[in-house]
Amino acid sequence: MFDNISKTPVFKGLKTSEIMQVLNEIHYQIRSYKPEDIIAFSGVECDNLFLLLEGSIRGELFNYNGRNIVVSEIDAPDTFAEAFLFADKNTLRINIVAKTDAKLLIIYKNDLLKLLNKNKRILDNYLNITSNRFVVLVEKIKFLMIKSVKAKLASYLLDLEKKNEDKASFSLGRTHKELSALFGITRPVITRNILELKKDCIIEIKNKQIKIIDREKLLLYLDLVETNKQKICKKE
Amino acid sequence: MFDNISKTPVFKGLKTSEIMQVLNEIHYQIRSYKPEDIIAFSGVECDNLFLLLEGSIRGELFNYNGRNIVVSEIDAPDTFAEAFLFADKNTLRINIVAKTDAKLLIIYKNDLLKLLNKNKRILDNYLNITSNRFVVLVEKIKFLMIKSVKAKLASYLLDLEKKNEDKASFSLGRTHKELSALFGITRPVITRNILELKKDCIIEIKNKQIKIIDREKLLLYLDLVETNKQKICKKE
DNA sequence: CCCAAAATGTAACCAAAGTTACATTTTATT
DNA sequence: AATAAAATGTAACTTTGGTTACATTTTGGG
Repeated sequence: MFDNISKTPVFKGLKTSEIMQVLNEIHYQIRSYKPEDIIAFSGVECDNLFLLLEGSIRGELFNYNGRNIVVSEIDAPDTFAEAFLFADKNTLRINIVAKTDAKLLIIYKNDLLKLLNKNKRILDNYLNITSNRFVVLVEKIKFLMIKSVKAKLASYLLDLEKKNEDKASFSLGRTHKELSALFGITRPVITRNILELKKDCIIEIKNKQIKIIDREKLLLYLDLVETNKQKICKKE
Repeated sequence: MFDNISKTPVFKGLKTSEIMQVLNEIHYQIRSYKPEDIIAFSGVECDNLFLLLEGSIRGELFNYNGRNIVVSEIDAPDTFAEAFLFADKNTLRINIVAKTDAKLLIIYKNDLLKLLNKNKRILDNYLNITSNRFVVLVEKIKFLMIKSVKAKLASYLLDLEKKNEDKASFSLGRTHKELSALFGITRPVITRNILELKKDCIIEIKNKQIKIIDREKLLLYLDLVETNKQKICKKE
């Protein structure tokens, strides 16, 4: 167990012995969950830091249409709920759902505070983690600000391509349905737009493997910032 | 000057003498800006905490259409750039623009780290601030996830009404153009939808003062979560 | 009070996404 | 290998927002 804890970003760089010593001075508990168990409900106050020791979880936000958008997915070993723990309104904004069997170590925030005050390394780690989470959210916002489905797909596909730059082609990684949840739109619209990209010879799909043919056109969906600079300054 | 610093959330609860002492041990600088000066550019690495001592600033994000969305507006005395300072990729994601004459105190992040390690109160404050910023972003995401303009207006108007619950009616607070930037849509669409709300007797506008007539209908734009629960679980 | 600039109102037309419903293909499962 | 379930493809039709262009009203300086 302490092995997984030490792999957690909060305790990065600490020796197992140090972690044991540090945990000895505070309260914590361990809990287990089954797949699709709801670990924490949106709207409920959250005073704990969660260390995911085993398994994986996802956070999902329900938009006003009742459509759920998957906000984040986290695999062990990692932490969650850290970024808003010390907020004035520290209510959880998303449902936390176990994707697989999951084991959590739970630290109460006042105990965490003790650790942060006492251990420079843990503070360093913690600031790094929360900052990173913030950056992820900003990226999320940037993604949400993309209006057209084609542009969203462009962003998504170019990302995927980068992650698979060693391979000649890559898998979508998600079903159309999952993508539609991620994009916050309906499934047929995803299918329709992917097929249009294919028809326009911007991408190629063979055996569920995708290859970007016309990167330029894909970038064009996103790059309007560069090409239409005048738009930025356009009056009204 | 130290007066304003002590009003800043990072130094909340510290005496002026303490602040002076604390600042004595680190490096910092003071800079002044004119209205519309760009204080910091999106894309540039940011290793400083900014304390806004005088004036007000806004952060704006350019979406891929070259349309700018105002992400946050901050008035003195307050801080900004604190939430992602310690991220792995600590590049600024937004342009910081001075709205008015502005005076800033700038602390380098390593110096800030010293303060956080040394002073429990400052650490407490800092965690609180960054967590709050995170929560604001989550709210922003929730807002961005609202698809229809009417629903966005509903959310905005209900918010405004709550802030003015003492009054019988309230002002929009922003021009249609400003609202369109906030919503990330075009101006005529704002106007059109506001007028439709008026035509449908959901709101009343007299002398630029708005009154919500039919709160139910307004809630309906948002409340589908409750009324259409089946939608959430709807297959495909 | 006058005037220019800003804000607001309006309309016609276009483009894109939502909705629904069903067909076809792929994939797990027994 | 058979079959059910999930995923994908497709199409017709509706709704909503984007675009453009212009008219009208309001506002703030001089």
